[in-house]
Amino acid sequence: MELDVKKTAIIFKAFCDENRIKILQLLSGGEKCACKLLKEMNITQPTLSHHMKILCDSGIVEGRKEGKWMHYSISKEGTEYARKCFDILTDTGCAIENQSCCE
Amino acid sequence: MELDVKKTAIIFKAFCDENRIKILQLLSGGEKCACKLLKEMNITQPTLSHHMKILCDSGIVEGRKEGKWMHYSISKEGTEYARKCFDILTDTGCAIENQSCCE
DNA sequence: ATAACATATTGACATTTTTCTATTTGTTGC
DNA sequence: GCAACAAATAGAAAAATGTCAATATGTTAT
Repeated sequence: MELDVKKTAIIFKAFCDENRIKILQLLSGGEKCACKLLKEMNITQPTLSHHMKILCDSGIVEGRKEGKWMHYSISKEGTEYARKCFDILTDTGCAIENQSCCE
Repeated sequence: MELDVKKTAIIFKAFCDENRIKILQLLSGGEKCACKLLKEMNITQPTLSHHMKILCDSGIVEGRKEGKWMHYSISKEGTEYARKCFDILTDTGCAIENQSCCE
């Protein structure tokens, strides 16, 4: 796979803010409604909405609207794609090539 | 494993900037000297130094000093730890629990 | 239609991050 | 010691991000 640098940066923005990490923890294990997330987080409603947008833009989280409620969950597709990006970026290479020199 | 939220945010900062992603791409497949990275990136030397610090702080990259040169490479230990954090945060849970309700 | 509620958007402000130039530190070879 | 080079640090400016209060939008029940 060819890595899309811009897209990759957007994906991993999901994981580089403490509040978003807490939200992902709350979502791990199952779907949750925004109002429930709000109760468990120490932030205002617009701030939660802002973070949920970043999480959805990353593809890691997906939203499902049901009446006036928004239900969020971890996206399997999104996380699979993110994992591929992670794998590409953390390839440690083969040992024989693992030497650089600046003679 | 219990997730360290602060540490996790620091780890994934490595992946959420376009220049750092390019650096990781350059490092994938083997160790490289800072001066080589500098030639291939379109940034100044202090900016590269700044990004290398963030990458090393994340644990994803490790540096090795040899004379006046710094050699950087992807850290196997660091990436293994990061992968564990990623796995925890992208657990989609079991299907039976995957429903939330706000009655 | 209107009231009540859940969520999104707007706009402002503070903080953090990115980037640069200039300088400093550390290393090598003369 | 001194010149040359590699990398780190300091400090400043610009850009991006996180946060909130206020407001708007959309949905449900009366």
